[in-house]
Amino acid sequence: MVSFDDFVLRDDCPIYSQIIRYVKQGIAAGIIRNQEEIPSRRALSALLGVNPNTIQKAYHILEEEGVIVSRSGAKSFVCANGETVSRIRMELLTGDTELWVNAMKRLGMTREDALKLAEDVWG
Amino acid sequence: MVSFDDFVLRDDCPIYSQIIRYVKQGIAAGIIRNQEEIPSRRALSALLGVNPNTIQKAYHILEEEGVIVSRSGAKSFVCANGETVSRIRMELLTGDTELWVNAMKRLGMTREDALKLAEDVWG
Amino acid sequence: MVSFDDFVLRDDCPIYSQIIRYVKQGIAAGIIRNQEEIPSRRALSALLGVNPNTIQKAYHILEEEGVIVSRSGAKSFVCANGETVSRIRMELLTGDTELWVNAMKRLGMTREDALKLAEDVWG
Amino acid sequence: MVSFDDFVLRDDCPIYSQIIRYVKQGIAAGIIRNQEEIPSRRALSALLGVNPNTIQKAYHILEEEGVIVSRSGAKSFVCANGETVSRIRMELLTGDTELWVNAMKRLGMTREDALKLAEDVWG
DNA sequence: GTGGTCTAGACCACG
DNA sequence: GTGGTCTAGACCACT
Repeated sequence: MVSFDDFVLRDDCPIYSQIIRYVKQGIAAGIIRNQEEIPSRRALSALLGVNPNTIQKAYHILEEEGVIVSRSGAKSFVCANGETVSRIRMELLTGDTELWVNAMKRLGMTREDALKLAEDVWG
Repeated sequence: MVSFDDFVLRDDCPIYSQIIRYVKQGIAAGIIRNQEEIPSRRALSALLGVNPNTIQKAYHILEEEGVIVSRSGAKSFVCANGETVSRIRMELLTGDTELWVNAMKRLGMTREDALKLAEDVWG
Repeated sequence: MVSFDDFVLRDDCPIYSQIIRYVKQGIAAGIIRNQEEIPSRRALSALLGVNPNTIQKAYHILEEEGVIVSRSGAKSFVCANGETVSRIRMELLTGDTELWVNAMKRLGMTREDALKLAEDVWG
Repeated sequence: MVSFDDFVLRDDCPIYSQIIRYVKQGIAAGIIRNQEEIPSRRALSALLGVNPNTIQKAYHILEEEGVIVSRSGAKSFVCANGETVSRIRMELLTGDTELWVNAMKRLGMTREDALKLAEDVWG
């Protein structure tokens, strides 16, 4: 069963989008494996404190992207082949890093200072 | 006059929220200085291709947060003393970096691989 | 035993609601007589290709409305005296006809054209 | 401006579906003409006492069916060519009449009695 | 129990 | 003002 233990809800982006991202990260990292069951709408809704419909929307988009499969009345499962996993991983790695690099540049940081800061934060 | 040259609309966060963030980054970096004029609603609207109302909303929130002030006419000025600038800068630096570090960890990256990736992306 | 031969799922109303309506029509027409047994949930479920829970819901509402009674075991019986049958029949006749007449009027049909069309459709 | 004067909300079918139907009837009857403006989401919402989102859903489906056009920030207009109007009219005429005829048959009415009843109800 | 849909209210971006 | 989207709660149908 896919776990949402270290999921944290942030403010400014849509909730369903954050859930999609979290699931994709897990799949890309191999934490979430193929054919693994994901929490039901109600279960995750209760866990995260958001409306079941928001979960439903996230799952629906993940299904359209070919990452999970859902059947009415049955549980939902992760269904992502190796190619999809690689693509997602690459998208997330470069996308996130570009975002951070651009933010650091905009803040006037040198590459060295930024990398040093990242090292410190990593712990 | 403050420049918005390298501003791009990226993620699915609200546009006004991205503008607020961009202005704060500029202030935190010292690119936008105290008492400096920021573009009028209409000018920035044309530059970013965004509706003037959306710019207006961003400026209004910045004003409520005490980061800018609107004087006579449509002109607005940055109003942030050294302490405020430092606080904003620290919030943005640690916030953004934590976001990136957490994403990399979640993706199963080692610290070394992540830093190497960042170096590559930095260019 | 009551027959559900010519029942078809048509519109976008809830299925249980269509079943209720169908049963009432049968009673109103005298096809389904008082004290007559109606199909078990499971039998009707198989016949209509509808989930037993949905049949159950329809029967439950019919029972609350005093149109059927469930006795020992899973058997249910029609329980409608002459007065009730007359009332239901009148409601359905006028209700359905008003719906159709209003639709025809809204579509700009004359009374003669509408009746002619109905004759043709009747076959 | 398209009027919703004689619109009545019924119970068992989805509200958005009833609105779609009403608009289509008006177009099919020529009451609602091409290029005519339809009430805004908020206006119709207030008039019918339903949520703006429900109106939105109805309008969205009508747009997908090529019956109206909407543009963000601007008003919405009917946009149905002659062929579309003819198709809609035919669908509604036969569909509604078949529904009524089947209901009458199920209620054990003869063709003559049913037509007589319809004449009476027509007034 | 499961997923899917309908209705609702508030917010976002645009003209 | 306009239409579009996000979140929410209740209900429907199915395993």
